[in-house]
Amino acid sequence: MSLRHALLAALAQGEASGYELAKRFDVGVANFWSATPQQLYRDLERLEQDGLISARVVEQSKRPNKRVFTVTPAGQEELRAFGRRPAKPPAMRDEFLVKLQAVDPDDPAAMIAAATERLAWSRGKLAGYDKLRERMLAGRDEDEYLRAGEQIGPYLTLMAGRLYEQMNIRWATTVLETLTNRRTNRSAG
Amino acid sequence: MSLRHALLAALAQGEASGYELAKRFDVGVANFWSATPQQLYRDLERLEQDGLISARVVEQSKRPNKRVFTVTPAGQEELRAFGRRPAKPPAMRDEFLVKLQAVDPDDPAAMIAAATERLAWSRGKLAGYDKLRERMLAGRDEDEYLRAGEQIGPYLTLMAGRLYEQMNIRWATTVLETLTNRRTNRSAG
DNA sequence: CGCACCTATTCAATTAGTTGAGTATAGGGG
DNA sequence: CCCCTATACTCAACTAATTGAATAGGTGCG
Repeated sequence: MSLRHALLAALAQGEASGYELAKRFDVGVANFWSATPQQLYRDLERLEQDGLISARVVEQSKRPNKRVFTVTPAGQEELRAFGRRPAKPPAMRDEFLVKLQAVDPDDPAAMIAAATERLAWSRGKLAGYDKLRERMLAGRDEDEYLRAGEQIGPYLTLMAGRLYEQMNIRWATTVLETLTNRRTNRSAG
Repeated sequence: MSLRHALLAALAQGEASGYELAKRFDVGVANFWSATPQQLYRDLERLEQDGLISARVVEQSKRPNKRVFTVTPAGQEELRAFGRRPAKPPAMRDEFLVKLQAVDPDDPAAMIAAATERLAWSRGKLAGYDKLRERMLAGRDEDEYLRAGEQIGPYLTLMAGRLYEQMNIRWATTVLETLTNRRTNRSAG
């Protein structure tokens, strides 16, 4: 159970409300830890009960009030302790790969559609990451940032996300070509 | 819930027992769908109850008897239907990235250890995939297999796994270099 | 000859995650 | 003025996943 820790890590980058975290989890963090809003609210409450984060109500006139969360010293200690424990191997859940595994080579139409969709999805993700990256780099180049940039953790995880989507784009293109070539060969042969 | 479908897809590659599937899910399929043995046994029972797979007891003299599962025609139809439905976006759970996100640049020792561990893990995974690939290619080259190989679905998913681990190896190396360089600079400055 | 490990599975208990709806306020467009 | 969208949550019901252990015969090793 380390959604708790993913939340602590996200809040370590600056205080946020549940709603804001829900959005962060849909863009940046979503790349390596996915969660629904309901999960976030539930775990935020638990983290507060455990004294790892503290909440503060921010009154807003133009929209509903919100509860903004901050990591407490106890939470920071928990994050450090978490960092020292051995990490579980990464786990993936990718429906598209399950589908592709069982593709019928004689009827690849649905799979070609799915691969096209995946390609578009990855391009969208990458575009989002690229924007974030521009903001972080603020004119510097990557080598320079890696040497002395201030948010090295977030930059390296963003880098992982970018590499992952770049890989996906190249791979999905190969999948698409392979499936269409085979279809052509079949109908021609 | 598509462990059901991951199981159907795995069984579509040939009949297997729960125990054998548990091992497959620890090597090949684990790359895009992870599950514990308990999950497999539970879902195999459900799939059997739903008539999507059928079981056959294989008596063994030198070891405990086992139940070997095969996809039924109804199961094959379900797999095809699944292939036509839109896929959910991929979800990842990577503790290492959570840790790295919150790394303290002044105390990167634990993270350097974790990155080293990850690097070793990815190299191990890749070596396993490479062996599987050699067996599938059986002397042919990749282009040839993509054009006419018999198990195109499994090859393309294996390819995804290999690309993923190759990416991880390169990225983890950068992470390692970045963290150690920064440490050196700090202690030297 | 005894102990650890491998095959093959099952049981029980708990925690995590998903789905779908419901509540309330505010701003903008037609 | 009404509807749609966005903010900011909450509740309830359910399904999936994890953890830890139990069972039971067979093999290999010193």
